[in-house]
Amino acid sequence: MPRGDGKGPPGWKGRFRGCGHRFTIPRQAIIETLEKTSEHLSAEDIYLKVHKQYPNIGLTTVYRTLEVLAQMRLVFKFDFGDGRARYELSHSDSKKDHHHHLVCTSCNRIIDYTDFINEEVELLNKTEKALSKKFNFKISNHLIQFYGLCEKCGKTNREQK
Amino acid sequence: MPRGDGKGPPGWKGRFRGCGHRFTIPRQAIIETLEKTSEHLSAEDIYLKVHKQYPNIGLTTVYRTLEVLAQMRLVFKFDFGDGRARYELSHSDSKKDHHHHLVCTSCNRIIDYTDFINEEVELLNKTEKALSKKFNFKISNHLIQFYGLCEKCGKTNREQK
DNA sequence: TTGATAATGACAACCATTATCATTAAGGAG
DNA sequence: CTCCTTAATGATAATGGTTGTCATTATCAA
Repeated sequence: MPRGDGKGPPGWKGRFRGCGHRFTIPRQAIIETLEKTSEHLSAEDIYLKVHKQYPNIGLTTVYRTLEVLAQMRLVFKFDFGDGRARYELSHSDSKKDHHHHLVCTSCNRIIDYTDFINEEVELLNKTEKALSKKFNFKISNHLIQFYGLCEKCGKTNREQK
Repeated sequence: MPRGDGKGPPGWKGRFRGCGHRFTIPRQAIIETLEKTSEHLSAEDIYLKVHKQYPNIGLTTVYRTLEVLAQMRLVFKFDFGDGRARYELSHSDSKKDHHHHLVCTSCNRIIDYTDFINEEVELLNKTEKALSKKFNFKISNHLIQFYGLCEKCGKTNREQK
């Protein structure tokens, strides 16, 4: 009978151990925070949330854990142009599993969309395969984002600023 | 008989003036640098190149000019994950006009590709239109990037690091 | 239980980018 | 062509997200 990690979906500990990493309280807390949210949290956002329950977990640890998770491809690191990185669990119950982003260049609101995702991914896979061959590139990831003005900002402003 | 700006393709001065900006020597020098290169220059890269011919043009001015150009949508600002922004003229003779990027996550090499661009753009336009309507979003730009290991890094390393 | 060592946390350092402000110069008015 | 308003510049300091350092702690295999 397989067991989980005590908390959260099973397998986290195993994944860490499988990569030669230890599964610690801070790491567990950070993952739980990521699992609970549907937002696009920055390192500091995560730190503040984690800090409420575990006041002695430091910001540095958050950065380091996110780096490890990104390296293990369990989280994605995004740049939405507001000067800080934002992180998302690759697979999360609180998020549609595969989505892309609409970024408002004025207020920095992020909208997740899943429309056309299948078509996009299909084309992406095809492209990926061809590019891999042509450039001898081991492609492991892709990014699609649309930029523009959200409903609210589009009404008030004519241009970006 | 229409005249240009003395240097470079005609219209730069007009474009600046059209947006209420002045067309200065530093701005001209920065644009010329962008026009000449086929690389993906950072602000400092540009500064160093410009600095050779005009030693009194400062880094701050480079940043400010790039901001203005980006705002006028004449340059694109990219984040390839190496901690500094990189800039590309929207339309340049030294670059294929529309291309996307392959980013090596190990050595940070950037490869421009134009393969499948038409199909990608076609799908993107379709998606763009539908998303605009659905989310009341004025989409003005998009970004597609593939991440992975380039030929050289794929040989030496099994993973990112 | 123990021991090797990965992980942590407080703090300092880093560095790309931005703000400040006195000075310069673009370019329209006359 | 000259003057004048004001945008643009450049030197410098400040900002702020992220990373490095290092002594201490805690994980987990043996």
